[in-house]
Amino acid sequence: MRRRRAGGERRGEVLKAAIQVMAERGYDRTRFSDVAAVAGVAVSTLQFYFGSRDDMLVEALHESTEEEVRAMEAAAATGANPWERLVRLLERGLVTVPVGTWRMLLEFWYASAHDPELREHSVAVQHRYRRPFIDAIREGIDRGDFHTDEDVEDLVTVILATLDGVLIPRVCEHPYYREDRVRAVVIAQVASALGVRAPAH
Amino acid sequence: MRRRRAGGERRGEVLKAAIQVMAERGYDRTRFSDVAAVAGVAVSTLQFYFGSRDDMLVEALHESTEEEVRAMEAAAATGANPWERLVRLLERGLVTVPVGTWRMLLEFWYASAHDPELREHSVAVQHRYRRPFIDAIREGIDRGDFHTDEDVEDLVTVILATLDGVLIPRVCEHPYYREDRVRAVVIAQVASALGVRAPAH
Amino acid sequence: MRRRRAGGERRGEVLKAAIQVMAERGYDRTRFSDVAAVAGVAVSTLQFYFGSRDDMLVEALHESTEEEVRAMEAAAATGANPWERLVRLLERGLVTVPVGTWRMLLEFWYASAHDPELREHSVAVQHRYRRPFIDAIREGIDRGDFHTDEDVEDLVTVILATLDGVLIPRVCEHPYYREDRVRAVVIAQVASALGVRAPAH
Amino acid sequence: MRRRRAGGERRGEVLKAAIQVMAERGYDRTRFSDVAAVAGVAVSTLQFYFGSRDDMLVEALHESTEEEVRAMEAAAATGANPWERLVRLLERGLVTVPVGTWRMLLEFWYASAHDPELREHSVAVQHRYRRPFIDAIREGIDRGDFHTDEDVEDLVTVILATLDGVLIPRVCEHPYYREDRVRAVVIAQVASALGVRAPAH
DNA sequence: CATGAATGAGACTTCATTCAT
DNA sequence: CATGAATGAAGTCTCATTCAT
Repeated sequence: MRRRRAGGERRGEVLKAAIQVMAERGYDRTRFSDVAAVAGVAVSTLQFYFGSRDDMLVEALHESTEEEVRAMEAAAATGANPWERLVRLLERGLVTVPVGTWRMLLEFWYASAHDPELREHSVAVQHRYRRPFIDAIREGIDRGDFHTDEDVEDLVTVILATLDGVLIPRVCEHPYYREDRVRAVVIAQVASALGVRAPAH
Repeated sequence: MRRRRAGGERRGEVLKAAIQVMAERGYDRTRFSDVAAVAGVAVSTLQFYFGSRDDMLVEALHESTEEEVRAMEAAAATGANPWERLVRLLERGLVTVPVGTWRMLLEFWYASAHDPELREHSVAVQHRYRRPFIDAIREGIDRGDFHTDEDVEDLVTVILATLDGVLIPRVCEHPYYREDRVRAVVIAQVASALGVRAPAH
Repeated sequence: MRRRRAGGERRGEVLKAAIQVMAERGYDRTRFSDVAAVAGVAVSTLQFYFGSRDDMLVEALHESTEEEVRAMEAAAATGANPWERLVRLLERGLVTVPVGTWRMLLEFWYASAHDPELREHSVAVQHRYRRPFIDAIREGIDRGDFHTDEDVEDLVTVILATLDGVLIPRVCEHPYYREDRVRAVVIAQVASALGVRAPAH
Repeated sequence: MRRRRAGGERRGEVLKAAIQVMAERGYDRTRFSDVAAVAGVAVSTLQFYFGSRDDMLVEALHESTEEEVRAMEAAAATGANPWERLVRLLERGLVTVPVGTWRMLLEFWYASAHDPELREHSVAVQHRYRRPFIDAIREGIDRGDFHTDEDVEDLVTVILATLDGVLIPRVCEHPYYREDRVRAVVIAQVASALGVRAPAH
């Protein structure tokens, strides 16, 4: 069982530090002492806050994915129409800025691949992550903006696979990766799949 | 510096064991003792074969990616025309069977994200991996089979991102993932992007 | 130096909790957190009450042995004549009911074997513990009820050794231990040693 | 599960060192570093030999009780007749010399009182420990040397309780304890219980 | 060629303790 | 009076590595 919520106000900042270290060093290489050094607290304080190293890492993963999911949901809220919202989602999914976030996703998958509990969490996260995409597309179809023969679920699976897969060349800094061009190609592809003309972007 | 090729014939089998263990336990969690147990040799024998733990892991990664790249090159050789070759490549990239392979790719990226030397290797691997796709598309364009306004490199980047991204739901066994449907969608998308009609598949 | 008597009325209950935990977990395995959990107070409250962990344990030991000694003295007060008093003492020493008490005695000896201060206390306790036995036997001899060639002190040493030794099979729940039979044998043996006929029991 | 028998020839000596330290410091206070210092090996060597601290302690307990049981069995073999054998057993049980042994018994009971696995072992040990006593008494009865109304099992339970109980004043160095006198009283008591005249000792 | 013995470095973890409130 | 936050000391444990055979 996981101990939660011990400790005072600094706990939140310390968790941020854990996320930062994990993005830099990797899940399995994140030691208490690393996080302690960055957060400026004693190692035993981490133990006091999180219980065990594993619990700290898992909570950092939860926190970090939670943030990303919320960012997606926020992105979806800004578009004026389904297509615009979809474009916002794609852009958010492809944007390069918060590099820590991308790295955390890779850590998340790596860890989920070897930990049953995290795997379950990853299923839940993915469901929430898919939601705004599915909703936007469904609404577009209902309004007659989009047309497709494919099942919406499968379409979203492929779209998200592309967004996820793009993470690899970015994290590994592959030289062939050109952000602007890739974004254009992806949006064009989605537009084509949904029968949307002249994607203004 | 990395020691190579010490040891006799069992070395190959032992390397396979290392790959197997890494696919199951993950890169950073693969210990000498795990591999020794699976391979049926002493820990010190592993050291004798590979030098250090890191060297063993890196060689396992090399071996495993090399296999995958060769499989791709082989897949490309079987098609009668560019489109068929491309479909073979896509199918090979999406096929689910050698589950260890997929897991190893994730390990490869995870490790590459945190190790400069591996990162460089990942660049080289990715180049070879892209080659057959690029060649097939270029030839199709030359023959007039394919038509596209996009840059071929960027197109391939997106295609491979999709193939890579599909790995996540598979490794994490996400329930929404339906292999057959996803394959159809991906192939349709590529067909559409290249202006290919009636994708026979 | 040992701090005493800090804290309010709950202190007594908390000390009982410490005794209970020690009987269950053992002297060296009794942690502040265990006692805190059972007593329903914070760890720091224990420290406030008792000072240090060692002080808490020693006080629990004192309290617990004090209880036992008083029970013996009370048992001695109930008999009508020396033999009856002796039997009461033996029965009290062999009775099985307050299981926590027996376990505490073992903890007491274990701790005394490794702590000089406790060892001294154990000498004092043992003297008080022996007293009622010696008194009863001496009185019996004076009255002509008992006859023995042995030194009374040595006799009591052996009697108490038997009572103490019986604790082992009880604490360890050895299956061959039969309370009723053992009591009869012990009483018969003492009767025989003192030349008492027909032990009414 | 317990790892057994790793390590080379020094293992036996190291185990002796563990027993020695445990007799001095007590079960729960015996640290790896203590044993390592006495045995002149590295702490990690202990881990290599025994697996874990707990396993080391348990094995030391087993070894030590095994020795004691064997000593008893050997003592029983030396007597010319049942009474002599019985006296040898009692003397061996009361002798003060190998002080480490006595202390180990206390540690054994302390540990058994809190560990189910050890408790079971203690039952088995006790059975073997009782055997020579029971055999000697039974044979004496068969030969007509001994006469008693008590059940032999119960008699032995009480005799062994006395031997065990005598351990307390010795370990705690209680000043009233006089070895010679106690031995005489115990032997006289057993002689009396078995109807043996003029105990030659 | 391959192994078992032995070890040191470094991590996690436990736990009593200090301190401010 | 009592507590929660934070910490340091010290222990166990893991694991790669060295070495002799």
